[in-house]
Amino acid sequence: MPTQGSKSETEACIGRRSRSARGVDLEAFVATKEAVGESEQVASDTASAWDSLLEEIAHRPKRATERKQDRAKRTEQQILNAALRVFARDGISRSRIADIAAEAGISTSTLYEYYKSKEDLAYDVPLSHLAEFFESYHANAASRTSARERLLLYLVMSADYAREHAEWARLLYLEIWPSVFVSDTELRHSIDDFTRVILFLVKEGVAEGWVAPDRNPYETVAVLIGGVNQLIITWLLYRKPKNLTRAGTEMAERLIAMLENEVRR
Amino acid sequence: MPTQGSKSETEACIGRRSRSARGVDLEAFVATKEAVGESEQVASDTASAWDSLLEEIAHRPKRATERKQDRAKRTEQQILNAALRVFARDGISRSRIADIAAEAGISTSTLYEYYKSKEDLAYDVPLSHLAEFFESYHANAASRTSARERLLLYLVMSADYAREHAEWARLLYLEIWPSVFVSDTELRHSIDDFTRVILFLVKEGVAEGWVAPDRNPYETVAVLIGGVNQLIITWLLYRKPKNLTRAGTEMAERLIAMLENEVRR
DNA sequence: TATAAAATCGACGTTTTATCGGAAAAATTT
DNA sequence: AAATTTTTCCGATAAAACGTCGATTTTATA
Repeated sequence: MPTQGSKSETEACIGRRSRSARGVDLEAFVATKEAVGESEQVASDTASAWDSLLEEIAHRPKRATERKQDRAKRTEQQILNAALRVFARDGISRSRIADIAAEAGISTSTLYEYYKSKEDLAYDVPLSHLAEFFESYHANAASRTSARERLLLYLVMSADYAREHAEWARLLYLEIWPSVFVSDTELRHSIDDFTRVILFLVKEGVAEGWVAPDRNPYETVAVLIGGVNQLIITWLLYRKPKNLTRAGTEMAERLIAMLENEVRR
Repeated sequence: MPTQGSKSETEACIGRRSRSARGVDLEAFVATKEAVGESEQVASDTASAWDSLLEEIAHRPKRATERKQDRAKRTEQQILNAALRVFARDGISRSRIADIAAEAGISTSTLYEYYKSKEDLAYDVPLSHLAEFFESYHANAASRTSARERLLLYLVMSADYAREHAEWARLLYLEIWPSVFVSDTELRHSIDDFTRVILFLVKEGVAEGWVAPDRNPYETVAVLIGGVNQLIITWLLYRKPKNLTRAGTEMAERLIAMLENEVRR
């Protein structure tokens, strides 16, 4: 969010190339499934594809640099906790590095030992929670067999996780989500993952027959994510609806019902 | 986006009170309509309510301070144009006041004569375009008589306006929209207006019989705005779908069809 | 416990934001 | 149209936040 002047525009295209090709992976990924044909072979292929997708997402490396001492690991955690509190309280742009350092009980220069800029820090803060969400979802989704159930759970859990971690959600949904995409950060890939899961399940939904096959799956994803995110954002801002868990469930069920309505006509 | 330290939290509640009561206005507004009953009386009441809503929105005052000299009005416009370019190019947080001033052909201190901070400036930049959108919509909506047609046009025009003014849209959708709500700015009220129009039309849709009356209208609004915004954001980031106008039309028609499907079952 | 590596911090330089007093330009009055 | 007032503009400079560096302390480990 801060600093240096004339990067921009190009930036979205620069960065670690090894990850830039991810979008393509997904294409190939899904194409494979579709090429197989109908029948039961699909079911097992699909199942393993689903598992490996979640596997990959859950095991996404957190950070490149790993701290050697226990003390340092504690410090890193303290910085992240402090940053979350301060960012959520003051907003990223109004937050000062000095405040975060003080909140973490360290000096400003020590903080710079861990993060090279405020922007860098801001993009790292939401990561651990996002990883936790995926893990939590992975565990809960194990019992669900159909894509419909999995998608429903995913949307419901998204809203509920935001309710449980309001500071984090505020930071992610109100400050970072849209703008993070312009730069090629680790966080961006995690958010891309978030979308990929839904896209996967939508395409599965077509195979299962409850999503209209003639609709653009990306458009469908936009409807699903858009609706749920809008609900979360409204709650974060106004604490309305009061019961986000119930509203999230209602929204998720409604959206899925809407998709089903498109088929049976 | 920049500056001062320990405001926050409370800020959302502070500010010019004269406008803080707007949400309530809308409630009263719609309640009046509903209290009237069925029949044809409704139609004319509704029509005037619709007109006065658009009227009010279009005539929202732009700024409190009005420049006295022509030269100064030109300068103000140059600042806004420069700010839009620089913000869209570098992102708000990376943009420097000095750059914007230089781009506008004035000194830094002169810029501060017009805007007391970068944040202040950032919140003012999107306003004029938003006003233009409302005006444009007002003109185009005149020929539409049903709420269904009006809503369709509204959603379609939203996407298309973003396409036509990509720099502005990038600033608004990717940098400001979510986070603007935490503070009580003029821009916030304009964005609230944006939502109010949709809420109004949804409630009209119930009266017209093509929106399910048992669904929470706020939830319906979230679905509509969420879907369209998500589409716009994706386009701003990736320029996909390539043809935003067509995709916007498709999305709008689909969303409305989805609402209609909820009724006829 | 000696040694190297890792982590911390205070002091300091840089960049960006913001202010202030007066000069220049435009509007107004006489 | 000259004098006066108001508005606009800018250079100099203060204030604040960002970021760096070398010296010092702490930790791991041999």
